[in-house]
Formats: sequence, C-alpha cells, structure tokens
Amino acid sequence: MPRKRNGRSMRAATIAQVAAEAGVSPATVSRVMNNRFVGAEEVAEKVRQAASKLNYAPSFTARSLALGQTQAVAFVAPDLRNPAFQAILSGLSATANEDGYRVLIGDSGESVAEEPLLTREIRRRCDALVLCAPRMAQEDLTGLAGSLQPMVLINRTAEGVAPTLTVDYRSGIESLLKHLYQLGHRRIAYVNGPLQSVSNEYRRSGISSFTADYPDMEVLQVDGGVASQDGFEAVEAVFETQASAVLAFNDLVAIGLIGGLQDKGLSVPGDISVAGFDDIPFARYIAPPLTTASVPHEELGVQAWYRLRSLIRGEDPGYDVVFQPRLEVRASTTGHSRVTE
Amino acid sequence: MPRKRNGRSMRAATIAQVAAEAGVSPATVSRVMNNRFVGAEEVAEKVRQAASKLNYAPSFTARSLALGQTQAVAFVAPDLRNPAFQAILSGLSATANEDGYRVLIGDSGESVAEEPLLTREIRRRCDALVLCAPRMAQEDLTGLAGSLQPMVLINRTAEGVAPTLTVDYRSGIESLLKHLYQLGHRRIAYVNGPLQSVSNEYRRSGISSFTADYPDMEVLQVDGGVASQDGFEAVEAVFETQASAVLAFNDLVAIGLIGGLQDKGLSVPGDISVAGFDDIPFARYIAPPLTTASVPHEELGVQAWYRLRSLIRGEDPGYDVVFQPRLEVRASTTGHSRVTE
DNA sequence: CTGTTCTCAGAAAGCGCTTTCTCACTCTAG
DNA sequence: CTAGAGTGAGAAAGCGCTTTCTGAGAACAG
Repeated sequence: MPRKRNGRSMRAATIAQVAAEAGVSPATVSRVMNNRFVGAEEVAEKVRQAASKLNYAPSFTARSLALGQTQAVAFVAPDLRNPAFQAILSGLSATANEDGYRVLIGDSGESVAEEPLLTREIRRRCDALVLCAPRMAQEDLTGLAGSLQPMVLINRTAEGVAPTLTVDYRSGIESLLKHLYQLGHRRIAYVNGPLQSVSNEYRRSGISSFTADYPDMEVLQVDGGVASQDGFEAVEAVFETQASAVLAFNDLVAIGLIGGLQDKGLSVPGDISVAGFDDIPFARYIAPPLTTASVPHEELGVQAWYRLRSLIRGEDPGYDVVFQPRLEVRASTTGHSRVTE
Repeated sequence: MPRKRNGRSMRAATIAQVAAEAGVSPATVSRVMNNRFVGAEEVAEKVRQAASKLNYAPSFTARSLALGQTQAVAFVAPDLRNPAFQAILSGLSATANEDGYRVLIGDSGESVAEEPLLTREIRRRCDALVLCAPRMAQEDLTGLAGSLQPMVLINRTAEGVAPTLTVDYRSGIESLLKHLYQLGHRRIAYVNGPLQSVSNEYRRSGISSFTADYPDMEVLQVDGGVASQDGFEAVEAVFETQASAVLAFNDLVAIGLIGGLQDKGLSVPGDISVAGFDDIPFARYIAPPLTTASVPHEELGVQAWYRLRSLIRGEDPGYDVVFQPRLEVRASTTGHSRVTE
C-alpha cells in the first residue's frame, strides 16, 4: 500500500466501488464502461447510475497497464520556441487528438548531449515517438533506434530504421538562389544555422550544387544560428561580405537580420535583399514581407501522425515522403543597385 | 492476458526477468533500481549486470500505478500556434523537466465547447494541470475545478479555487494608452481580441478607465481576433476610424496590421502608429520594431510549475501573483502629422 | 552455549483495470 | 421431457511495479 492517504481530499472512485454500488462485478462495470456489454439493459443502466453517482472515471494508468498501451505519443524537438517546431507539434497534436491520442513533449533544450537519454526516457512513457533531432549524432541515432520503435523521424534519414519525413532543403536553397540569381545578384551571403545541424548541411550542399552550375554566383558564408537574435548579431559580418543579397538559415534569422540591417540605416530590399526559409506565419506580415522557401510544417506533423498510427496498428506506414519547399517570392528581395557589376 | 503478442518484436524485459537472471527476487531488483538497496554490494552488482544485459528499464505505467503518480502534468491552452502560449509552455516544460516531470499537451483548438471535456480527460492522465482557458465560461470553470485539482490557473481568477498567475492587462493597456497620449494621439483605434475572452475584457476595462481619466482621448473599437491574419483583415476598419494610432489585441494582430497598412501604402509610424501587446520574440525584429507591453510568458510558465510542484507536494503554493506588463517603446509609435488637431 | 537483536532479502499483497474462463441458467430442438 | 446449444455475468488471473511484512541466518551479549 504505497499511497499515502491525503487526509482530507478523498480519492477517486475505483471500479470496485462502482461495482459494489451497482451490485455487480467489476467485470461488468468494465464492460459497460467500454461499450462491450451485451446483457440486460437494466444492468447496464444500474452501472451507469452508480458510476455517475460516484463520479467515476476509470484510471488511465491502470487501464494503460492492463491494455499495454498508453494512448499517448511523444514529440521530441530541440527547441520548442522555434515556430517551425511548434507548427509541427500543432499538426501532430491536433491530428493525434482526433484518434484519441495525446502528445507528451520533450524539449531537449540546447543540450545535445542529454538528448539521447531524454528521448529514451520520454519514449518509454508512451506508445510511440516523433523525433526531430537535427543535431543528434548519427551513431547515437542508429544506436537508439531499436529501443525507440515505433517512431517516425523528421528531417533525418536513417537507413530504413524508421519512416522518415523530410524537407528537401537542398532544392529549397537552390530555388532561392536561382531566384536571387535571376534578380541579378551575383554575390550572396549565407547565414549558417548550427554547424552540427543536418539540415544546415543540406542547405550548404544546395549552395555547392548551385554554384557548381552557376560559377559566376558567389556565396559567402557567415556564422549565424537559429534564432532572431542570431540574425541580428550577424548583421556586421553580412555587411562586410559586401553581398547584395542574404540568404538566412531560416525565417527567424532573416527577421533578426532585417531588423538589424534597418537599424543600421540600410533599406531592405533597397540596399540589400534578404530571404529566409520555412515561411513561418509571420513571414508575410513583416516589413518587407519576406521572400522565403515555404515548408508545410503543420503538414509534416499531420503526416507524422498518420505514419505513427499505422506503425502502432501494425500496418504499413507507406512510403517516405520528401516535402519540396515552395518558393514564396515577396517583397524582401529585388534586383538592385548594389548588384556586383 | 489482454496483450496480443507481436510475433517478431520481443517485448521489453520485466522486473521478474531481471530478478530471475540475477537470481534474486523482484523486490531486490526494485530496490536496487531505486537506490533503496542496503544489502551486500555484490548482490546489487549482480542485479545491475542482469539489468544491463537484458537492457531493462522499468515500465513507467506499472510504476505509476504502484506509486499512484505519473510524474507528468498537463498544459491546456486554446491555441498552441500562438507564441505567447508557446512561451508559457516552454517555461513550464523546461522547469518541470528539471524536477523529472514531463508535460502533456492539450490544445483545445478553437472548440470552446469541448474544452471542459478535453481538460478533464487530459487531467486524469497525469498528476496536475496548468490551465489557460481565457474563453471558458466561468461556470464551467468553477464546476470543473474540483475534479481538476491540483491545478494552477493562468490569466483567470476563480475565487480561491486554485493558485492563479495573471497578467495585469488593464494596466498594460493603460501604459500603452498613456504612451500614445503623451505622443499627442487623441484618436485611437483598438483592435479587439475574441469577445468572449477574459483577457480582452481586461483590456477593454483598461481603455474605459483610461478614457475616464483623459476625456479628450477617444478610443474606437474595431473587430479583430488573435492572429496575424485577423490584424491584416482589420486594416480597412482601422483606416476608417481615422485614428492616428492603433492598439492591437496582441503582437500577432499588430504584425498583421502593420503588414496590411504598409501594403496599403501607409507608413508606420509615419502615417499611423501601431502598438501590440505581449512582446513576443520577434516584436523587436520586425520593421518597424514594435512598441508593445511586454509580458514575461516564459516566467509565467516557470512560476506555474513552482506552484504546481508545491501543490503536488502538499505544500503551500504561496501567494498569487500579478505580472505587470512593462511598456516597451520601440519605433512603431511616434507623434505625427495625422494627430487630431 | 543459549537467547536476543540485527541484517538482508524474499513472499505476497496491492495499485485499478481488462479479459479469458467458467458456470449457472434459459432456450430450442429432437 | 431431456440433451444440446446459447446467454449473461461473475471469478480470477494478469499487466509490471513497490513496499510492507516476515523469517532465516548472522552477530552479539550474557
């Protein structure tokens, strides 16, 4: 009897109490509560009466133990403050809710080191996992994969270890670069995301592949990060590249960058064009509206749930999909005077 | 035996298996795993060996049932897409994690109607609740309160029903109005939030109280909402008021508004000043940087956890606190030509 | 050398459900 | 009127832990 009774507040009713109240067995109560009861209607009614009289609601924990499932899934992401992850979470949560599942969140904060432990721990609290861990070392990921099933991976490929939903950052960057190229820009700054981040790697590879095709395009790399603050702080470095346009790791960074550039008295896009990546909800409302590569984050969350659900049910999760970012041209980019002649 | 065995994937090891492997009783394994073991070191070691050999990790569900607690708390908010709620969630999650608690999310979406049920359900899955339900009817709230304990309420007062963390929207609005007043504005538009929302009510009451003190200040109300889109759509109505400055329900709305105003060829703050509320992270990075009333959302989450933790431990949660928004003057507001003469 | 106190670890009950088995009983058919 | 099938609901086992209780043996004192 582990529980210490809380003196005043009485405990929630148990199935046994309801059974006693209704003069039936717990089995019957269980069946009635789960609509599996087939006997006399008056018995069922008696049970319902008793249940509502005692304000009974079955214990999730006990149910989970008996059933072997919790009806919850985990979502692990590196930083819940980033609107992109929030959007994935929203999509996931809303869709999972429709199937009666709830989501447990695991914000690994900045500590990449603890991520594997956190992930294992949180995964064990529920039935499945959506993992968004762009900076986790590949070996940690594959090492963990076994104990994490069922799971779906977002923005990570891991050799048939789990269904994966990815965004083609590479092609997104290429579209953005092409757009800038067509506007006449030939000298561009790229503000990096975290260097360990897989998705930053893809972006860089997009850059390489583009410059290979268009040798007259020059892309200067600058340190950045993942948040507005990072963009704000990158202003000086960007300015020094003398680039006529900047590509930021994501919209957050782009927004900080624009703020900083304008603070500095520069006009965007008059003096310098800026493009982001993600198309977070504000992107179109900031001034100037931000040119970006649109990624359907909510949809990623939704699809993640569908795949997870299939996995949970033991069905085929279907093919992996790669979302193609859509170029969203807005006012923050334009051809202009400072274009390298 | 409810569980249907999944043919191929073998099940996680149980405490009994570890006990067998180590040649001890489950009780001993339990004690070792929980650092409550006092016997011979070699016995403990044997257990650890066996546990790691079998890759054993205790079942959270079983543990929860035996212990009568889940080490998880719920966070229910009306819309997880709103950065303000996300910030609360971040603060809550990060702080709760430090104490080994995880958070379960309940996004009630737009459906105010289902909110009470959702809330009860999700609350029963864990040990406690942080409820953010600005639009829930007061009677629903008080009716539910009993079955929701322990909980802490955010931005709702409910007569000693639970610890409450609130933001003094009223004084925030007053500061903002005073700021605009001092800049010379006498005719202002206020873009409402949801009309059932308690926090919108507070804002309106701040307006009334301000205009009572400053009869020469005129505040015209306009329909709005809670998201950027709503602000964007309110542009026409705002324009028609001929106001020289606009106060938006929150920063999101303000951002949409600014975007729309600028689309329309108006300059902010040249032609019209705009102020928001919340001070979401981007607020200072948009152009022009947004004047707003800063609310420490993350801190709300943090404090919510501390109070919840006290409640869970049966301690005194301490006094309720009212956070005072801090006026954050940035470039989106200024005195200007269109001021009513 | 016996009686008492410790120490260490196992037995078993219990957490609150679900579900399989079982059995008493009622129908229908022969 | 009896054998066989069909029905409705309870008994009990089990989900995987924790913890109290218990008891065997070691250590100690007299």
